[in-house]
Amino acid sequence: MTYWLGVVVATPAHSQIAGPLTYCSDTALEPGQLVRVPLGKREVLGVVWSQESDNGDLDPAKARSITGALEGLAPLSATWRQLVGFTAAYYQRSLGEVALAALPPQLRELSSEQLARRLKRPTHAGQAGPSLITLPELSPQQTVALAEFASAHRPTLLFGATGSGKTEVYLRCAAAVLAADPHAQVLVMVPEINLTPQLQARFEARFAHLGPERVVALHSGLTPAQRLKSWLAAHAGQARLILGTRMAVLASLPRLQLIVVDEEHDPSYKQQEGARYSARDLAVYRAQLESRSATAAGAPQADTAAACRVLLGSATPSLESWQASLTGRYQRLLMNERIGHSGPAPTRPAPAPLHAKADEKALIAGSDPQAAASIGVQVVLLDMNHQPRHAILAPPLLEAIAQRIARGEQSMVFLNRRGYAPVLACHDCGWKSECPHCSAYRVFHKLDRTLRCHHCGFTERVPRACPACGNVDIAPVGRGTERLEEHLGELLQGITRPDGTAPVVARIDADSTRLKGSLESQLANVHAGAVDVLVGTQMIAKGHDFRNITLVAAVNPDGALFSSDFRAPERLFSLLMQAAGRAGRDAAQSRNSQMWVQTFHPQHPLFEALKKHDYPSFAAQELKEREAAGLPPFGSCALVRAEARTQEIAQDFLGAITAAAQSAPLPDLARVRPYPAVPMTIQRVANVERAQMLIESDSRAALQRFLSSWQPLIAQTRQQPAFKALIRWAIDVDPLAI
DNA sequence: AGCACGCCGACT
DNA sequence: GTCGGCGTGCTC
Repeated sequence: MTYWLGVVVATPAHSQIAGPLTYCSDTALEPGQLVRVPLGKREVLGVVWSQESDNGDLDPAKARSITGALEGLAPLSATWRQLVGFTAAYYQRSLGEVALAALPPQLRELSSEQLARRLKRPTHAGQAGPSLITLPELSPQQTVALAEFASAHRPTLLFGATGSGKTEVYLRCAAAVLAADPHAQVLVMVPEINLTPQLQARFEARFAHLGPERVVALHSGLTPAQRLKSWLAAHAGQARLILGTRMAVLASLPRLQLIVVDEEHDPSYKQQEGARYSARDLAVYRAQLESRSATAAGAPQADTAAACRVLLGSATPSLESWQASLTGRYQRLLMNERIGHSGPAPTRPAPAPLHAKADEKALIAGSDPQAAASIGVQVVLLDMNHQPRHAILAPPLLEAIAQRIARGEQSMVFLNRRGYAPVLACHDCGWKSECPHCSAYRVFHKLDRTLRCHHCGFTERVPRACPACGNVDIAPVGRGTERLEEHLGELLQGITRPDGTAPVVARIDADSTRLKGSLESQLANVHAGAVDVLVGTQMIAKGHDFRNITLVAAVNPDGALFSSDFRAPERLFSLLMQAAGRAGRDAAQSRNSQMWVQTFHPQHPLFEALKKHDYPSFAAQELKEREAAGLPPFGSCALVRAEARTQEIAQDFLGAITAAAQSAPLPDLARVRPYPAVPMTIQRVANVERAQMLIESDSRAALQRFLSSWQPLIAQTRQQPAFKALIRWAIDVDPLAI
């Protein structure tokens, strides 16, 4: 007897093969089974998607036979397949691409025998760890939040200030789910791998009583073998708590009952290549899907099949989630008090500005005790219009840093630009350090005396003289973290620490942490108090608890205020709030902690909201603008990107596919607004010209239908001789930046 | 994406 | 005479 199977394989988006391929097999295989199949001249991993009945329309000559099934692995569940199917359809990618990307890469190379050997490996189950651990006492707000979460049935947004104890809430929610059902699984997602080790240790300690290997990590930093191991444990239901980055949302989790998305606003939840999915959005969708399948499971397990909840947490939620919590689609929980402070936020009189004598014009604002999220850090807006021109650090800020050093406290200075100077220029002929392959300047890195392109990686030694005119007087323009570090070192000469030694300035950014483990060792240095001033990019704003930092400064945040990217203010606000949270983590210190912001626009509403730590008012004003402009979350949008050797071809292609949609005409055309094609912000990268086109709609569903029916037309247009030179194109649904 | 086939330049 | 450059075309 011959069985016909629809099998999905890793076919790229542009290969025209969108759905399952038909293979034959002499054994019946269930959907969800992993199989090896011949594809062209090679053998690849596939997932059985459907059993096809032989209506005579199947061509036995065309269908090849599967090579074999991966025995011993339970089939991937119908819910998982639905999740993959939704992801592929929503983000306009092929089924196979999404399905195979969700599996650990090593599974592709493993033969059936190798896999069998792996599965046989003894699991160190059994001996549970101590179950008696002393739980930290909950704050009143944590207690309320937990009770409200337990009684609700909607997706939940935990709006909790930095230091309000969100992680403890996650731990308790997870514990409740795991205790109620001995098979339940919990997925906890975090934005960056950097943050997983500490969190993993905390979860492992808390759930040691479940036995060893019940808490597993799933992220791209693992070795292929570790990743396979974690995935298999999750798939088998053996792992009870999975801690992972965005990729984990597509893992096979047969008994999933809770998904936690920590720092849900974080941009790194959006995949930026391949299938550009949002792991946060998929988490919400998946929870709904898992609940539906639990209630539909009916028969034998109906009593044990529980719904799946989702908990999103942030101090500065994404405007999408915030809006959903305003309309009631999500439940909102509020935690605005730091743990360790009982009662309302300390109402302290705004301390007399330390530098009032240095500059009367500096704008000082104490934090407002009425604010929704009171984290006790005073925000100081420094009006750069009244500071010496071209000052990197205004004198009052420098003075404040010097005072911290004298008191033995630490400061942290943010600048979102790596390198020494963003551009090197010749004052004589006007030459600038342009990258020959990109429409961007190469950044001057002083340490190794190189000019480096941050887009394509092209690196050259700094020329001795101007390459255009031979003048030796070429100079750095602007400043990066490297230069700021050097500059601070010079400015702080003469200042001494309490022990009489000279202050230490250190820098943490992608350059200083290139070597494995160097981030950890540098952070340890800061914790040990060996560093007085830490200079860095936004890398240091995230997650790390520094107890002795009492001053945080943003050197040059103005760029985001007037950016063409509609999400730039949201990101800036979040970054600054997060940075402010780095100061005064220690309750004893938080009273004299300050966040300094150097700006030419101190009256900007974003900063007004920031100084009151008032996310809700920031969100309200931002949402008003988004609504007026029909932008997300009030409208939906997608980007079509095209890459070609020339800008003209890229733009012509985008124009041609729009014309094709209009002349078809596609059914939902009336409900979408295609904008003209424009060059991307960095127009050329590695000698490839890039263009993009925005498609807006007031209806997510209409945009969806439009994109789906558009796809084949785009592929068809691509085949035209005029577009042979097109390198690639892609659709980004719900893009983060436009 | 892989991995073929396919048709033109510098090498043992 | 071959080895090999990467252009274009297909994979049930």
